[in-house]
Amino acid sequence: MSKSKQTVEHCALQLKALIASEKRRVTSYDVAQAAGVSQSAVSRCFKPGASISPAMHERVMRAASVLDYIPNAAARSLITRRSNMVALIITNKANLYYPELLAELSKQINAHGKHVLLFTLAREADVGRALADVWQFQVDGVIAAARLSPEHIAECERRRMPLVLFNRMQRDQPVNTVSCDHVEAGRMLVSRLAAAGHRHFGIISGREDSSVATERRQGACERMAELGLPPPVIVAGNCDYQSGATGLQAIIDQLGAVPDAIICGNDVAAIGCLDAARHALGLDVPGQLSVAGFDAVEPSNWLSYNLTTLRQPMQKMAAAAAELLSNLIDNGGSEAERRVFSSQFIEGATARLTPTGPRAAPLPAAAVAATAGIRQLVAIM
Amino acid sequence: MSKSKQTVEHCALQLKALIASEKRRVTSYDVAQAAGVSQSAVSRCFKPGASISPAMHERVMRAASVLDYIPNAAARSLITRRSNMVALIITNKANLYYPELLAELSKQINAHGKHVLLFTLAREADVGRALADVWQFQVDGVIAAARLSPEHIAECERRRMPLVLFNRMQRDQPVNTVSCDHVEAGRMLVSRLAAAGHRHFGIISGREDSSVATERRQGACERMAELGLPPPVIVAGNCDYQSGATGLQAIIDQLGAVPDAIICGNDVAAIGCLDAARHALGLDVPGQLSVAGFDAVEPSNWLSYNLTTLRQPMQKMAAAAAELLSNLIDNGGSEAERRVFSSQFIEGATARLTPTGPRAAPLPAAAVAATAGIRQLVAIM
DNA sequence: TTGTACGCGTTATCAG
DNA sequence: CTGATAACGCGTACAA
Repeated sequence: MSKSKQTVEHCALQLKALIASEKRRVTSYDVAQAAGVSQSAVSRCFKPGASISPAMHERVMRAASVLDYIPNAAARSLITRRSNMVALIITNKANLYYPELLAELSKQINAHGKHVLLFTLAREADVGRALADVWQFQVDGVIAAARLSPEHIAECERRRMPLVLFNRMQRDQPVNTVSCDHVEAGRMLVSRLAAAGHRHFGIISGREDSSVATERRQGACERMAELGLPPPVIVAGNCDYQSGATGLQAIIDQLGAVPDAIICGNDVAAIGCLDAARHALGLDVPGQLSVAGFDAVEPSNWLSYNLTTLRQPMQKMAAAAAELLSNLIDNGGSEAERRVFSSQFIEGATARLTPTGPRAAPLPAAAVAATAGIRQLVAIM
Repeated sequence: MSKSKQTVEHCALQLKALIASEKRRVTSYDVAQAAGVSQSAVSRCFKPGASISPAMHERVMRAASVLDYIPNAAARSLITRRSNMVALIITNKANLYYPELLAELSKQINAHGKHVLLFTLAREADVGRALADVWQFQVDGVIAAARLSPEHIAECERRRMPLVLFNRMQRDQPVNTVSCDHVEAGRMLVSRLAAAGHRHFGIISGREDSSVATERRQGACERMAELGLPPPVIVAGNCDYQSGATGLQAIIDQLGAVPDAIICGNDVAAIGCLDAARHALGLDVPGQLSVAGFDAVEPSNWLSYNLTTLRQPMQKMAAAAAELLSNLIDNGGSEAERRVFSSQFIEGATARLTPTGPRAAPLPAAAVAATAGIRQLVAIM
């Protein structure tokens, strides 16, 4: 027994020198030879849950340890048809504003035993090239936080590539999706602001091709119409800091006055708007003007801003995306599933949220209840 | 000729149905069969720069197109020993420039024809597990923006895995590195502040295990000593917003007075410090207190802050890292290379930068020269 | 439980 | 320029 141990170690060391001189990689066959067993036995030792005797396991592991053997994932994936890699396609436009998003998605995907192959797109147009690479790499699935065309989605289906869209609704096609309800978020915000007596709104939206910003604007406009408010002044923007400043000026120019409230496509634009209002125009926020955004990015919580905004439950969304994709990979997808999450209203201090003056109607009891909870998760459908 | 074309397409379609029914993948062999050529010919058609007749190329490509053939990267990497993947190990410090860094690195790595396999670490301790995964995936190289232990670095060397450290100096070991000179940055900042007459400094540093914050502090302290200034009050922090606020209070408590200037480990802490100074303590910045940070993250440039800070040339650093690693992969590394970049001083408006009062000494000519160059590359060792 | 033999899909080598 | 054949390193029926 002790002699056998020495033999294994001895053989392994000898073999290791040979391999080094040949500049080869260490293979399972080498380990098998050093341990004096078959290659398939080695393979089984590295497969969790395989039937192996303890003696064999130890013998093999000793040899493997001496030889610094690590299984080759490429060879494995060739035969198992599983790469244990998930492609994450993400536009570095607005998405990368959330440091959390990437970290959280990566963490959750790892938790399912998979690894992230990252595709960051400078422009939305690059998605085609990214997908071409995706096919080569034999990833097990794709999470897309970027705008995929219907053709791209169809291609995923055709290639039987599990796909989960993140925060992008594709309403015409049945496709697995994890998303925040941005329409609802826009509606919630308007409801709260209208309840406090705001009537004249300005909206600094994102570009037309940004589905998130578009949905937020759409929800806001819907709700305004329902409440019988005058149509808002809408200006286009980029969802960046500068857009907030220029958008504010554009709205004031167009309206010929300062509106009651400005809703921005995201927090960064809202902060730009806020800074311009206070520092460039000398407006009192929220005294003369209310400003609100979306996302609850970290700076929105800083003392200088304390922004009124809506937070997406990013962790839950990331977990849902990873779990959905993992399911899809393991069990195949029967029908498209949509997991929609609600935003959480953050009161902040840049919007007046209680009615003032004689004209404002009293807040109905239901609305009071709805606005009472701070950081309250409204609903998960 | 026309008949041959039809034959290719016809065969391909027929074969495609067969493959679909067998639920196999489309292989180069299938394409070869459809096109009526050898499998090696197909392989060559997908290898850039291989010698192929135009007729053959077109014939193969037509068949490939009908069959939706895409080469399998796993099989390729098995034989070429190139996966075209680079592992990117990065600690999730929730730093605001993390998304920018990631996007830029990813972009530059893509520019070299490689793809990013992402490993985000929640804790520095997870680096061991991440590396274990790295070995399996047969990546061509590793970029580490995380703290690797000397043992980890040694393991990379042992396995002949090209490694580039990003923004982490490992002074004892010869290891390829791309970094900003944080010591120099700390020195530059103190030089500028001292030249404007600041004498009593507070430093809100990062945790001891953060090499970047440590080097910045070290550089700052060095320069203070050289200039004969009183030793600064140093408090530990986390490099987050909260640290800036608590750090400021701690410094004031310890000093029994407000110092002339506070240097923070990074911009986020500096912004926290700034907000606390202005909003909680009612201090005039830079009138009563100067505050400065590092990194020039986007919010540092916002109107509410306009922070005095130092910018790392992130794009150049990312490009250098990708190029260095790419070289290492292609040509092997002879000796460890270090590319060190200088920070760029951003004046901002949170630090008084001109001398006031009679006591301030005039700025020596040498100091003026040293701070004049913008984005200057100091040295490549 | 263990060993044998084969195949995963590609690139590289070498002869024609 | 083209085709046959041998690797690459592993997982897995199948037989023992």
